[in-house]
Amino acid sequence: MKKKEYATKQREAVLEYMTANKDCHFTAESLYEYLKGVGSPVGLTTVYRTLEKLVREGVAEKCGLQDGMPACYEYVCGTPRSHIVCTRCGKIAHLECGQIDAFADHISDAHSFGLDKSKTVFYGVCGKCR
Amino acid sequence: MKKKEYATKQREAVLEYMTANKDCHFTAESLYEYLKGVGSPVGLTTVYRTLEKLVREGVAEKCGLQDGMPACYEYVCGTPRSHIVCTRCGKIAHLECGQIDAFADHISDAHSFGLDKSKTVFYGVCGKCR
DNA sequence: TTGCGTGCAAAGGTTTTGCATGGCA
DNA sequence: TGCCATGCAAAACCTTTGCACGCAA
Repeated sequence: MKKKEYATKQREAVLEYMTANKDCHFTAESLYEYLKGVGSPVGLTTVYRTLEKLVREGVAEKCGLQDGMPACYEYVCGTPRSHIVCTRCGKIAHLECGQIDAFADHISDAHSFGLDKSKTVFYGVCGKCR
Repeated sequence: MKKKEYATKQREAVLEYMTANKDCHFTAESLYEYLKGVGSPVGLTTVYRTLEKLVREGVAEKCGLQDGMPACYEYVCGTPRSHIVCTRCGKIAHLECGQIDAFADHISDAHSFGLDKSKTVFYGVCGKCR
């Protein structure tokens, strides 16, 4: 049977931030700092554990790991989107592209590999940087 | 002016392994263990520093970072190739695909983003796992 | 009251850095 | 001899875990 679950201040604070910043990417650390700043401090451990749980629940998504950088999280809204990250300035953005589905289909058919669009990260150089 | 550079046993040992295993992915740790095993031990720090230098020189490539996993390296031979990694079994493979260039061109034209094929990692589920 | 959630401190794993020593040219 | 390379130990860094306490239901 499913485990009981409590609604706590901390979880609310995390969810509130995420729903208010739907298209933003953030790290556990930055969320921790933010919550401390607005007077709703949540322990870093709890931030990690809450985000982990939200990922399991499908509410949040862990993504866009740049080399040595900390993991990024974001609120899940709508259909899964791939990320593009600029290797020069580090910016992370969503890739909204119709072509990607066709490409995914090709990968699936010709290379028997089921692409996970939301986990896939495209690296390159963004418009500003080149 | 360019810095002087020495040819050392350690660098040779690393290069020898890499050229003998051109299509393999390996971690700093596994290379360290391998070299110890074949009687050419190289300190882990040196392995990291040598690989870092080889990456700067364009001889090696750092790639396919799975979440909490250590970084993978591989010998660079020929044209840059993207990697596909199976999120279920963790296997890393090269993606040899003609379509990818067309896709990269589209990303460049329509989204003004210069895709770096060799850095990009496609996540998904491999043929065996699904 | 029950037991999940929290938060501190400590440990974990990977990678980097400091520093004295070693070895190539 | 000059000075880059090495390797040990220690630090840095992000993340997870242990454990006692707090708090929602």
